[in-house]
Formats: sequence, C-alpha cells, structure tokens
Amino acid sequence: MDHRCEHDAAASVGLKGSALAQALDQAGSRCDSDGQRLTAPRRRVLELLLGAEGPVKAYDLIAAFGVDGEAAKPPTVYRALEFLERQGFAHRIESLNAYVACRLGADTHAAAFLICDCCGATREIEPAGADVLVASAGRDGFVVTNLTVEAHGLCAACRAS
Amino acid sequence: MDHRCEHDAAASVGLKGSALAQALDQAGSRCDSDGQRLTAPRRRVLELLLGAEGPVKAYDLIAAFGVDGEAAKPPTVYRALEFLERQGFAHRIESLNAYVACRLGADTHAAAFLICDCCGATREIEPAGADVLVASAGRDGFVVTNLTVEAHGLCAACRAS
DNA sequence: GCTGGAAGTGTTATGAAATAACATTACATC
DNA sequence: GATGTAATGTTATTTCATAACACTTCCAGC
Repeated sequence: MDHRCEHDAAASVGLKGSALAQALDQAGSRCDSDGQRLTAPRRRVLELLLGAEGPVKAYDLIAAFGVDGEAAKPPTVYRALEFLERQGFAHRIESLNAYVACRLGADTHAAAFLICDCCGATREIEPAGADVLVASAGRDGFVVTNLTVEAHGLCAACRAS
Repeated sequence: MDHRCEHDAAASVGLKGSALAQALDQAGSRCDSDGQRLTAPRRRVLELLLGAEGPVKAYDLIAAFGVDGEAAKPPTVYRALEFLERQGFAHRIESLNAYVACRLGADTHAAAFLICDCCGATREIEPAGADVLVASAGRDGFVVTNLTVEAHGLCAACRAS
C-alpha cells in the first residue's frame, strides 16, 4: 500500500542475527518432523520474509534472493512461497499482493491482518470473530477451508499525528 | 478459481431484461441523490456485472464492454470498477482478482464472501463476526475503514456430490 | 452566455504479478 | 544401482493493473 505519512512504524521488527538463525532452525525442525523439506530456496525466502519489517512483494523477494545481489527466477520464489504458505510459515496478503512471515508461530491457522493505509504497518492477529463467520457459513452447508481477513485502516500512531 | 467439478451452481443468477434495467435505474437514482454520475462506461460495467452469474475478471469485462463486440481499453474498465466499488455497487474479490455486483443492496457496507473452490459459486453475505474483529482492533487503537473477508471452501451442493 | 475549474474519458504505452511448459537434478526406497 | 517422486532450473508467456497526457463534458459563478 502507499505510505501517505512519514511514520516508519515498524509493526513487526525484522529478525536478525541469532534470532533469525533460531527462527530458521525452528522452521527446519518442524519441517523435519512433518516429513517436509526446508530446502535452500525455501529457507532463503523464509529468511528474507523473517528479516523484513513488513509485507514484501514477490518481486522484491526475487530481486533480493541472491546473496550476491543476483535475482532469482520468478518460479523459484513463487514455489517457495507456495510451500511456506502451505506449511503455515508465511501468509499472502491478498489486498497488497504481498507476503509476510507468520508471526503467530502456531501450526497452520487462520490469520487476520490489520493494515495501516498510512504507514504501511501490518500486524497479524488472531481472527477474532472468525468462528462466528465459519459457524454462520456452516449453517448454510458451506464448509470453510481457508479464510482471508484483512482490515485496512489507521493504526494508533498514525491517528495520533 | 478453477472449477474442479461439473456443477454449474449459479449462486447468484445474472439479471436480465427488465430486472436488469430496473437495477440499473435504481443505481442511477442513487447516484443522482448522492451527487454522483452514473456515466455511460460506469453504467455499462455495472450492467455486465449485474448480468453475470458470478465474479468476473477485469479483462473479461474489457472484452465484453463493446456492444458490438469491440473491447474497451483497460483504464476505461478499471476506472469504472473503482467508481462502482467506491459507491458500493460492486466489490472486488481479492483472492480471485475478480469483481462482482453487490447483491446486498444496502449502502456502502462491509461485505464477506463464501467462495466454493469446487464449482466457483460465490455468495455475498453479511460479515458475521466482523463487529467483533473491528472492536478488537479498536481496543488496540486501530480504526478499521475497510474490511476484506473471503472464505474459501465447499458449498453444500459440492459437498453432497 | 461565457469562462474557468473539476471531473470524467480516450489513448498509448508500460509496469507488476503470476504461471505454463518442459528439461534437469536430488533423494529416498526398494 | 534402478526406479519413481519431489524439487529445482530455465525460457517464455500470460494475466492484471496503472502511469501519463490529451481531450471533452459538466456545471457553478460571473
């Protein structure tokens, strides 16, 4: 989204150094125990997402992929993103065409996002009220397998200024 | 979304003839009283959306725009869509990159969608539980201006077969 | 009725996002 | 070490959306 203000509210701080390494190792372990493989490109994309301060566009990942500054081919990154989403390590934010590392750590889960249209800060939250919607849909015979909840608006910091 | 089954569940029947004309006139009246203009291209795009049986891709609108079969230029349709969304006559479905006419008639409102990944049927519903989410966000100082809720899954018909 | 500004449209071109298709390589397991 | 599956590499293309600028329409105020 377009940043209309100058606040650089870093809602989710990017991981660095040992914290980053630890998060990656955790992801690796979880893949192992799930019979999945956190291969090099997948690990690299997750690393980029975890290190970022907010949602990242696919083509920014593509550009940043190579440690030497060399870009990846689009399918490389899109495949990795698909895997990371499937495993619950990352989420796609539909209304931004962007991707974030999952910050709630739990297993595959429904996610919701608060997206400040002013500073761009994006916070992942538990989707309050989702159970109500799923139940309501269920009464109509509709089974929800995947739920997208994205709330745009203004964060506290941007409202204050 | 890809239709994986053969059900052609028409969740929202496309309007035709006098029903369509009436819906368009109603939209025109509401624009008048709101100081807005339902110009020719806007009216045409709304007509296409109302006549469709489900979500429509922007480039399908572009292709179908000319009554003589001639395509429109992309900005023509995208501008019209932007207007229709702003006025609450249409919604964009982020997870499909597609657009639908609003079926709930009310003024600008939050919308939610149940999208069957099998037959493609898409139903607009009142976003049950949205109040909970908005309230929850509000407690954190976040003011929601726009809410996207899209539930993917299986509709009753597709589950049955 | 002229005029000036805002809103809307037409048009060309381009940018951004995502995937199709097919060749090749890694990896487990038998 | 043969075999099948999963994952990756690579080229090309398709799909989705907007930038930029010229032109027209509409209407409020003179």
